[in-house]
Amino acid sequence: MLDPKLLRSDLNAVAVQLARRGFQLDVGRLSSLEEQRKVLQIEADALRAERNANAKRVGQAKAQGQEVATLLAAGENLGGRLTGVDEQLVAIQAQVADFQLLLPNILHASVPEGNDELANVEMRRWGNIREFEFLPLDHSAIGERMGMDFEAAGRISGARFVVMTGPLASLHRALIQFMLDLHIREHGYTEAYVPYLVHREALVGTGQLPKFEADLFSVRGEPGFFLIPTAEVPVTNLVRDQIIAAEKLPLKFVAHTPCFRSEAGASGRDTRGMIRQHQFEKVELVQIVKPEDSDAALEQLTAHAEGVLQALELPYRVLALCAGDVGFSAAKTYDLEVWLPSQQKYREISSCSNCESFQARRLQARYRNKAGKPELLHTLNGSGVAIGRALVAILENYQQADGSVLVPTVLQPYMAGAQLLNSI
RNA sequence: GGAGAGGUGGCAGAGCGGUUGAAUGCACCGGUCUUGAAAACCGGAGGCCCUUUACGGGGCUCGUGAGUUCGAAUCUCACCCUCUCCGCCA
Repeated sequence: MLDPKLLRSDLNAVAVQLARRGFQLDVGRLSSLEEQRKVLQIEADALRAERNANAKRVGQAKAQGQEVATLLAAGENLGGRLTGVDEQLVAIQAQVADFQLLLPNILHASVPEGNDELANVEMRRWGNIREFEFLPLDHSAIGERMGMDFEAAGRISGARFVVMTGPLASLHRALIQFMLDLHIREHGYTEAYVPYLVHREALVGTGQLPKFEADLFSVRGEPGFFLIPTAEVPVTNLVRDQIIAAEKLPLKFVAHTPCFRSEAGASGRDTRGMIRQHQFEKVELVQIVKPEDSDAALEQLTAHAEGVLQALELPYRVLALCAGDVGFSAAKTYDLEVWLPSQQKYREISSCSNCESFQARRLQARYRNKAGKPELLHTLNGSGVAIGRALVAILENYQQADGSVLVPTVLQPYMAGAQLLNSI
C-alpha cells in the first residue's frame, strides 16, 4: 500500500510515478472519495466529541442529584445523528481502502523505463556457455529416461504436475538441502519453517490479494485457507504487527517451501516439461531492514541468489526489470535467468525484489528508529533459487552424449557421493 | 472431539457502567545527587487518525466485530486466539 499521506498531499505526482508502470491512476475518483471522507470524518468526530461531553454531564448531574431528562434527550439525538454520519463514513472509508489496495508500488528511481520484458536491462552475465559436441536434449527428454514422469502425474493430478522417482527425486532434494545450507552457513540467514496454508489477511499483507486471487489455489472448509504461492507470504508475515528493536535488524530468513500457483493466465506457455507447474519447490530469501539499508540489501540478496548458480556452475545473467515488468508490490526487481541449452536462451530462475515500505505498511511491520518512534520497515524477498528450474538447468547443462548427467560437485555430498545420474 | 479458564499499554498486573487512556511494579527517557555509575528522590512518556503554518484542538484504541445504553475495558451475542485437563493422532 502507498502512503495515504502522500496520496492526499501529492496525488498528481503519484499518478505520474504509477504511469511509468503503465498504471493509470484515477485521480478524480480518489480525490473525490477523499474529499467526501474528510467532510464526513470531521462531522463524525465533532458529533462524537459532543456526545462524549454530554454523557459526561449526565454523570456529573446525577452525582449532584439534578434532573437529567434534558441531557438524556440531547444524548439520544446526538447518538442518532452520529449513527447516520458514521454509516456514511464507514462506507466511504471502505471505498477508499478498496481503491488504495489496488494501487501498485511506486518504482525506485533507478528502474529503467519500458513497457514489457523486452525493455529489461541486462546488468551482467556469469559463466561460460558450454559448446555441445552433440545436439543437447531438453530436460524432459533427459528426465523421462531417469524417473521424471509426467504421465503418472497426469493420472494423479492432471497437467502441470510432475512425479520424480529414484535418483532424480534425490537430486531434487539435494538441491534444497544444498541451497538451505549455503544461505544459512555462508550468507547468514536464519532458517524458518512456516505454514503452507495461510489466511486471506496474510496475502493482503504481501500484496497478492485482493488483486491476484485468480493466481492462487484456495482450500475449501472453515476457516478458508489459501495455498501459498511463495514462501515470501508466510515469512514476510513474520513481522506483521511487530515493532522490531533496531539492534535486531536486519532480519534475514531463508525458508524452503512448496509453492502453489494456478497460473490461470499462462495457459499454453511452457506446457512441456517442468518449467511451469502448479506445484514447485523454492528456497526463498527474505530480508527485513531499515529503510536506509534496503538499496544495499537488494544488491546483497541478489548476490546471495547468484551464489547458488555460481556454486552449481550454471551460466546465468542478471536483468534489471523495466518499469512495465516490475511486479505489483516491488519498487525494484532483479531477475536471474539461467541458460537452457535446449532453448538456446536464458530463462528466469530467481526474482529478487525490494518492496520498500509497501508490504510493511499493509503488515504494520515497524521498528523503533533513533528518535524512539515506530517507523515502517523495508521488506525484500528473492528466490534463492527455484528448485524445479534449477533441476531443469542441471539436467540440460550437465547432460552427456550417452544420456547420463553429471552431478555438480557441490551436490555430490548430498547425493551420497554420486557423480553421475544414469538413464534407466 | 469433550470439559474448563483466560485475552488490558514494551513486559507483569489492577480495574463498583460515568473526570480510567486506564492504578501498581519492572523496563524506558530527562533531572537532582555523585568524580563517574548504582541507589534514592523528582518529573516525563503508548499507538493510530483528522485538523492546524505553528501553538493547539478533536476522535479512535483494553483480542476482533456486532448489540444494549445518554454513556461500555466494565453488560449481551458471535467470531478469533491462548492456556489446563480428558480423548484421538503423525
